[in-house]
Amino acid sequence: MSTVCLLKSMAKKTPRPLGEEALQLIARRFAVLAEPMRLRLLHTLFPGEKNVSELVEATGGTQANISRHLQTLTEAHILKRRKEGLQVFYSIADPSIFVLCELVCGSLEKQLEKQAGIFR
Amino acid sequence: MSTVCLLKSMAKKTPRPLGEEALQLIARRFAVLAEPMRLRLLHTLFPGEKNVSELVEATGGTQANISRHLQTLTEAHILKRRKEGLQVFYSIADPSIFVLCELVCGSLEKQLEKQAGIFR
DNA sequence: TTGTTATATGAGCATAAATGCATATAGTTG
DNA sequence: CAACTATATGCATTTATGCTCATATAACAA
Repeated sequence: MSTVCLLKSMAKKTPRPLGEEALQLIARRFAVLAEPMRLRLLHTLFPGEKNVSELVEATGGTQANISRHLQTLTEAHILKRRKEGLQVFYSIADPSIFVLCELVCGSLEKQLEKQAGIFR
Repeated sequence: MSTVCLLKSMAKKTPRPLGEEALQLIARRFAVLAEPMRLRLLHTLFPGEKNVSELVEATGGTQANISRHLQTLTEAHILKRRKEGLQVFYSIADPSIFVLCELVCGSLEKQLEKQAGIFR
């Protein structure tokens, strides 16, 4: 498996020094992703851009709440905004999100495969 | 760049359905990583296992606080514990952490390279 | 202008989690 | 057994964040 290879080579690298500011930025990025509703929004946006109403419909959240989450994701530069008339369309701006989610899902699946599978 | 290629292919995949339980698990994993001190601990453990005293020394935190963070990381199966006499050694149990951090750092660097560089 | 629709935001409440302090537990030594 | 060391944990406080309700803004239509 090529992933394992990559992982092992990375494990041997001396880590670069990390300042407090950098740590806070990284932590903030993880925090933005640490919300089920925001993950659901991202998941809904995986196939392509949608406007707010569609996202409210798809996720089952309230309009106010969804709007706030979209703001959070946009400020983190994970989503981008496109206004068209009355509607606002959101789409994924940072493609590393795809890999991040795949990575976490894969890791969790491995962790859970000894137990009952709640992934599909 | 091969990463870009990977990203594009992933972007086209239809996302798998995600239940509420799965979303909460994924969110929880991100939340565990959304703490500067926990990131510093992981960073300190990148080269290899260390005991609690060494980690307290390296991170500058209090013993109580570090112990709690280590517990959080261990419960998330990100770290593993090895007891040897009076001392407890921690090390990274889930190698996907390396890739995860690299990915986030890379994404942030890109985002910040238009501004002042606080990474090194 | 007024009205209507889509989206954003301010205020207050509730919950979760980080921290510090003190103390408990486990392992070791004498 | 008592004394000492390394690590863990209970409790109280503070801070951060999500959620809801109501209202504001912006774009369009008549």
